[in-house]
Parts: sequence; structure tokens; C-alpha cells
Amino acid sequence: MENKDMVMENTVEKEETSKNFIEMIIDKDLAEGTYDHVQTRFPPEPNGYLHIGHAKSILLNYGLAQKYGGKFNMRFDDTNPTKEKTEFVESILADVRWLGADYEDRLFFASNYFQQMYDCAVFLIKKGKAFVCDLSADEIRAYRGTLTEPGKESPYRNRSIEENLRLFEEMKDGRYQDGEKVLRAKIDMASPNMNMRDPVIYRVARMTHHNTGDKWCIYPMYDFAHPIEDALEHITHSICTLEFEDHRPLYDWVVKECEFEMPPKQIEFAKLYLTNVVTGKRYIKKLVEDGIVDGWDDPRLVTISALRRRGFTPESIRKFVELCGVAKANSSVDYAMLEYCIREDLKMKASRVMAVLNPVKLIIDNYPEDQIEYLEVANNQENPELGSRTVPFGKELYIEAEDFMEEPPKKYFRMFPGNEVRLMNAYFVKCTGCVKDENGTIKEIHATYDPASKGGNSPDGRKVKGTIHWVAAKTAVNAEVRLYENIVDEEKGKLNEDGTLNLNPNSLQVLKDCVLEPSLANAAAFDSFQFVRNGFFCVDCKDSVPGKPVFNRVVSLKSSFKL
RNA sequence: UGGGCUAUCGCCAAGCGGUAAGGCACAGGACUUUGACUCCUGCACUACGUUGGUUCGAAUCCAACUAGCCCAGCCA
Repeated sequence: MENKDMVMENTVEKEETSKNFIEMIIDKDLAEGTYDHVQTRFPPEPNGYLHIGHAKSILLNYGLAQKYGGKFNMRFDDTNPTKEKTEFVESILADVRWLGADYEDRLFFASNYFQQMYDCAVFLIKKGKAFVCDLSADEIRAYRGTLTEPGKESPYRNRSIEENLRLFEEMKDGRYQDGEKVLRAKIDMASPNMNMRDPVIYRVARMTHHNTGDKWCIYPMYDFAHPIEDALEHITHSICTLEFEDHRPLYDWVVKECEFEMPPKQIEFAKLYLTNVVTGKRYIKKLVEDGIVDGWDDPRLVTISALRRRGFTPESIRKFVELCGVAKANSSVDYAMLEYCIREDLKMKASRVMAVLNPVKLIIDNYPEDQIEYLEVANNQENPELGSRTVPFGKELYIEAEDFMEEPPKKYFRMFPGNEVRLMNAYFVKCTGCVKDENGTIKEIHATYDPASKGGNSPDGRKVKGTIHWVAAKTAVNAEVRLYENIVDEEKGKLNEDGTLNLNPNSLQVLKDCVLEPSLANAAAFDSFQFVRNGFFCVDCKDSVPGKPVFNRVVSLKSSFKL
């Protein structure tokens, strides 16, 4: 006990001394007085469901705020009405809350800042830092130059401030069609950074916005809107992914030219990629839209809602994200790490119950015909807090087909003729043989039991090597159990170049004739159990009905015995 | 071809001029009323992209190279 505590203390100390690169930056900023507080945010665009990659961002931002006694904001970056939907707003909020990232009363929408953004744009125009451009999208592209050649200045670049002011107001008032005019920042058409070549900061889009309706017909671009959103919320560290590194100079330009005090700073980190699964909103969206999966919460996906439905816990995902770490190197984390985290979390929380997935009948020949006895069984031997339950036992049982072999290989120590095994929590039984049908498939297995071994131990001290699980036939509950495999085989987690998928034909396996202990009949949605030797399972939240539960396999157990 | 970023065991990832943490995976063994869990051990006296240089000393500093990722939306 003492030893264990010391080990734990050491671990904690080590974790505290090891800081990621973002924490180093924050430490420095605080020490140098760049900021007097820490404020972070999670700013998704509501254009899809969140997935495991977003969990990293959410928990990173939330965790940082917690660690530094700061605040964490939830903000929807809804500046492009063509892609956004209220359905997504709701699912995202549910997922963020489920993960435990508490934004308290700080739920914001970028669209609620449209007036301030407009004012900032006017301010820039007045400073001579922005102009209205009449070039078409194609022309702007042509004028932008290429990666290796500088761009050309727009012919509209030197309009007077007064004209720009008038034109921009007319844009706002709906005097122009989509694409007819844009507002651009006046920076440097020769910059080696494409983002600095007079980027568009406002466009006309006649589209009903999910939040502001038809109030606006001009919308700010991300590069202009985002730094303003951060500044208005007094965000200090605006954490985003690597692909925005090239946007940082523009981010800094906006907060500087708009003259915000204590401007926020952008910090980039590498996205989380997982081996063996489809990550990336784009790809997941395609699977959903093409009907290859059932929906955004199909348990074969790694969206937050799918993981939740499959039976992952918020704790397991937090643990996983923590284990992955934060850095700037593009990397792909082994899916086995996620599996490890959910096993680790569930092993102390889940009751260990007996469920037979592929049943075959076992008959105890010397057991009284109609007798049913009730055995008191601990729910989880390692966690007494989980209490106990009663499990009925009788003459006819079901056991796992794989737990019997007529001609066993070496080192097989479950049931075979002449061998004695323990029926978990019940009795020692000695196999006497089996009955087969005309095709040679095993119909029933026979055994005799030792009444003195009740509870699973023999008073004479004899040992058995095998312990198997079982379910009494008379009281068994029938259930459907679904085994999930990852949706893609091997590597990538992306679509193929031709847009197709590497589908695993066994990605979903439905077992209809499973038998369970009667106690499981009333399991509620999201209840998790360890089915002895078969892994962790969770009651499906959608397809279960009272008395007829459907179980999803969360994760299988490690198994070192191979036939 | 211009710019930005990255490179430490199979996979993540510490390290911030003083002699290479940890986790996952994998493999052996002990224990076991789950072939699980737990516990030991190994992989790992070694994995710092390459080649030079500075230094008593370099994964850490410098130079040159190599490889990978990102950027030419009125998307975010």
C-alpha cells in the first residue's frame, strides 16, 4: 500500500514537470507580463459532427484553461452560412459537454459579432488599409500570382477612402450581387506568403444564416473574423492546427491594424490522426452521405457520438488525448492506444457478467432435473463497490462453443472428454462426451458435477486449469450482440485516390442468438459490462428495447491463447 | 520552382550544451475462479534524418543537404 502510494506520487510529479510546448509559451507569456490571464476557446464551424480529432482540441484548450486558472470559451465560427446548420450546433454542444469541457455560461457565436467586425472593416478602410475590389473571383486568382511569382496589384487598390467607405456600405446594403464586389486588406501583393497578397476579408453572400437570418448579406472571411472574435473575447492563446501556420502573419496583422490591446496570439499544433480508421470530417461526411454507414453515430466511426454510442467513456477519451501528447510533428497514433484507454477505464467500472455469444448446450447429467439454485456472485472481483448479484444455475446450461473441443490441441485446458473444469462461480464439472447430429456438428455436451465444489472450489484441494463461463438455459435472456471492426483496413484512414474506401467486410458482425444472464435483461442504454473473455460491451442507446437489449462491443480483451 | 513547418525505438512522446524519460505495441515469465487483470523481464548500455563544423563535451549551437506535411477558396 505504502509502496503503491509512493509510485503514484512519483508519477504525478513527473507529469507536472513535463510540460508541452504550448505550456512553455504560456509560462513565458505570464512571466513576462504579455498576458495577465489565460483564456482559451474551442471554435468549430457547425458544418458536421465532431470526431476524435476535435476531442484533442477541446480537451487541450479546456485543460490549459483549467491548469492556469483561466477560462474556456465555446464559440461557433459561423461566418459562412452556406455550410452551417443548427443540427450541427446542437450535436457539437452535446459532444463538448459530454467530454466534460465546461464552458459555463460562455457560449458564443461569431455571427453575434458581425456588427463589430463590420466596424473593424470600416476602421481599416479609414486607415487606408482596406479597399473594395471589383475584380471577379477568377481575376483575383490570376492577379494573385503563383507560389513562385509575385502577384499584381488590383486596379481598384488605390480608390479613395471616401469611395471605399461608400462602396462598402453599399455592399452591406445589398446593392451588389454575390461575387460582384469584395473588401480586401491592403497588404503586399509581392509577399512570398500567399495569405498576405491583399486577402479578401468580406464577401457578398445572399444566404439565410442559421443564426442571423437575413440581417446580413455580407460575411467576413475566416482570416479577418477569427482574430477579431478572439480579441473581443479576450482570448490569450488561440490554439489551432498546423495548416494555419501560414495564416499567423495575417492574424497578427488584423489584431495590430484593428488596434486591439493585449492582442491574442495564435499557436499551432499537429492534428490527431489515428491508424486504421477514417479520420477527417470530409471523409466521415462522405461515408454518411453515401449511406455506407448508418449515420454520424454509426459505431464504426470515430465521431464523438459514435464512440459514445459504442460505449466509450469521456474518461477514456480524456486519458487517450493526454497519452497522445501535443507537438508539432505530423503523426498518426496507433489505434491500439485508444483501445488500451477504454479497457483501462472500463475494467474497474464494468460489472463482469456471463454472456455466451456462440452458445452450445451443456447438460449436467447428475444434477436434479428441475432444480434451479441461485448463486451470489460479485459484480467485479477487483472493485467491491460494484456489489453483487444472483445468478441462476440449473441442469441445462449454455456454454461457449469454443470452450469445448472433442480433440483438444496441446495446452487447451477448457472442456474436452475426460477433463474437469470450473464453471465460473458454480461447480467443477467433468466432461463425459458429446452428442452430434447427422452432419457431425455438436448438439450437446454432457458432464457430471461435483456437488462438493459449490462456489468453484473443491474441499479436497484439487485444482482445475480451466474456468469457463455459462448461462442457465431455463432463465437465459436472448440478445443481439454486435461486434464492430474498424471501417477501413490498414493504414491511411483516408479514402482512396479514386474516392472509394477500403471497406473491411467484417466491419459489422451481428450475432443474433446470444444468451445472457437474466440480470442483463433490464440493462439500460449506455450501461457497460465485461462479458467474461469476450471483451467490453455496452447497451446500444438506439436499438435496445426493455427486456431485449442490443449490445455493442466496445473493445475486445487481449487474448494470448491462439488455437 | 517561392514561403512556412517538421524529423528522437514498430507507434506516440520527454529532452532546451553535461553524457538519451515515459506510455502504447510486441515477446518471455510469475500469479490467477476471466488464457483477462496485476506483477516482473526483455525489446532499449540504445532510437536522436544525413554530412560536416564549433566545443573538454552536441539530440540540443552553426552550415549544407535529404525526406515529409501545408499554402495559389469570394471555405474554415
